[in-house]
Amino acid sequence: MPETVEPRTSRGLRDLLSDQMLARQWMIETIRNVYELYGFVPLSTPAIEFLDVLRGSEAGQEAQQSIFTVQNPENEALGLRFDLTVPLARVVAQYRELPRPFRRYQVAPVWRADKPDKGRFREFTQFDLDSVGVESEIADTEIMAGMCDTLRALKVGPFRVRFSSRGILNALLAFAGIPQERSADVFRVLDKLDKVGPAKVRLELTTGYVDASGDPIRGLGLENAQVDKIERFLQIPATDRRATLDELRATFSGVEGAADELAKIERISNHLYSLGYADAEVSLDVSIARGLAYYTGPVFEANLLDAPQFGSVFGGGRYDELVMRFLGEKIPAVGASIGVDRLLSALVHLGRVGAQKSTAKVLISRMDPALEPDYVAMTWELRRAGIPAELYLGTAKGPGKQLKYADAWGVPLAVLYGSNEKERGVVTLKDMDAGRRRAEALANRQEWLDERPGQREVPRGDLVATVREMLAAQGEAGR
RNA sequence: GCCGGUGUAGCUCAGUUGGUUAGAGCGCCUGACUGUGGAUCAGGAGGUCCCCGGUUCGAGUCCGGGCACCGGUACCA
Repeated sequence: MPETVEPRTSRGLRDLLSDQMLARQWMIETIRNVYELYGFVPLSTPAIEFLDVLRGSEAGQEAQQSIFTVQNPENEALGLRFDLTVPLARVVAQYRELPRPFRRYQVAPVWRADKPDKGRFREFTQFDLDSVGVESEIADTEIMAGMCDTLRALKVGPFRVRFSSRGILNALLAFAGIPQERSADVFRVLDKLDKVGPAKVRLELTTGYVDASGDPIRGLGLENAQVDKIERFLQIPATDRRATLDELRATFSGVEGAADELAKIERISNHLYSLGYADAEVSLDVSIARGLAYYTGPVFEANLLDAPQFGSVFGGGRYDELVMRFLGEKIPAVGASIGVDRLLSALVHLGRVGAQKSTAKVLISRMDPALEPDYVAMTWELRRAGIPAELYLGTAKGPGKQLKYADAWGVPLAVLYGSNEKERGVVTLKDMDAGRRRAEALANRQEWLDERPGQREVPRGDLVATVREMLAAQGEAGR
C-alpha cells in the first residue's frame, strides 16, 4: 500500500460544492446588476499585499492583527488581504491619474486568521462598493439606496437599513462629558447593544462585570450620570427620521458642531424621502455604532426582519481618512460591504435560493454503443438550442445507473434512446421530478417499472421543442 | 485568550468492573432486476478506537501530557 495523504482542509477553510456555488453565483450576479445599474465599475486586486500596506506604516501600532502571512521566493514581508477597503485605498493612492470620484465594486475572498466560529470562516467573501473622492451627501445616499435596491432584488422579504453617524456619536460624547480620546472604547461597547442588551452595556460602560463563563469584562469606568445621558440618547426612537432629527436637535441644542452634522444627516434623509426610501426601509437609528475605528461620518447597516438572527448582512459608512496613510492627503470616501457568506446563509434560511446542484437541464443517457453518434448529435442539438445538456460519460451500461446519476445530480430531465426508439424514429424523455413524486406512492417495484412515471415518447425531430416545453412546465410547477 | 465538553467506519453513534477476532444505523459498492431512479431483500468494501507516554498478564476502556473539534464567552482593524 502506498502511503496516502489524508484529504482535509485547514481549520476555518472550506470547499463550496456545486449547490452552494450556484446559489452564491446567482446572489453575486443579482447584486452586481444593481451596482452596474448605479454605474460602479469592477476592480480586482491581488490576494497578497505587502504587510506594511495592510497594517499601515506604523507597524505594531495595531497589534494582534489576524493577518495570514505569506512567503515568496524573495522573502518579502507579505500577507493576505483581510478586507477590500485597504487595497482600494492603495489603488487610489497608487494610480494617481485615476479619475475621481472613483466608484468601484469588488467581490472577492478575504482572509482573517481568527478563531473560526459558527458562520465565521478564515476565508470568506465580501462584496464591497465604495465611492472615493466624494464629499457630497448624495454619495452616502446612493450607497444606502443601493443597499435597499439590492436587498429588494434578492427578494429577502422585509428589511431595515439603519443609519447614524460618527458625528452624532461625537456629539453624544460632548453631551455626556466624555473626552474624545475614549471614543473608540465607548463606540465599541455601544456596538454590542443589539447583541447583549442595554443592561450589560451599562455595566460595561461603568464597573464591568463577570460573564457566565466566569470571565471578567473590564468596565470603562464612566460615571453613572454620564451613562444616564447615554441611555437617554439611546432611547430616542428610530421610527420616523424627521421626528428623530427633531429630538436630536433638542437633545444636542448646546453641543458644538452638532447642528452641522444634523444638517448633513437631514440632507441624506431628505434625498432618501424624495426617492421613495421611506421610514419603513431606512431609519435613523442612533443606537447603531459600528465597531470600526476608521469611520468618520455616516455609518449604516442592514438587517433582515425575517431573519434577524443573522445580524447585520450589509454595513458600511464614510471614512474620510483611510487613503491618508498612503498619500498623506485627506480623500473622502464612503462605502458598504456585504458579507456574502452570511447573507447567503440567510437567503438559504429564508428559502430564497434553491438547492440546485447541476447546471445541466437534460442528461442524455447512452444505452447502446452503436448509437453513440446519435447521442452526441442530440447533445449538441440541445446545446446549440441554448439548453444546458450533459452527455453521460461514465462507464455504466444500463439506464438504471445512468438515471441514478441524473437523480444524484438533480438533473431535471433525462433522454433515453436505444434501438427500440431508433427503429420507430422516437426518443423517450423522462421527467425526473414526476418520477420521484410517483415513487413515493409505489411500494411494488414491478408497478414502478411498468408505469414508467413521467415518461413520454416524442418524434426524434421534436426533441428540442419538447425538452423546452417540459422544462417550462417544470419551472412553473417549481415556483 | 478564558471556562466547560467531546474525540471509535464517509456520517451519526454504541461498546459492560480493563478480557478473545471492535459493533449498529445511515451512506457507498455489487446483485436479485442483462432498458428505468424510489422501496424491498441478499452480499461486500470500509478502522492508526486522535497522538505520545505510563499502569497492567492484558487498554477503545484507567492515569499523565499534547493536539483537534464542539458549546459558551472575549476580541475582531
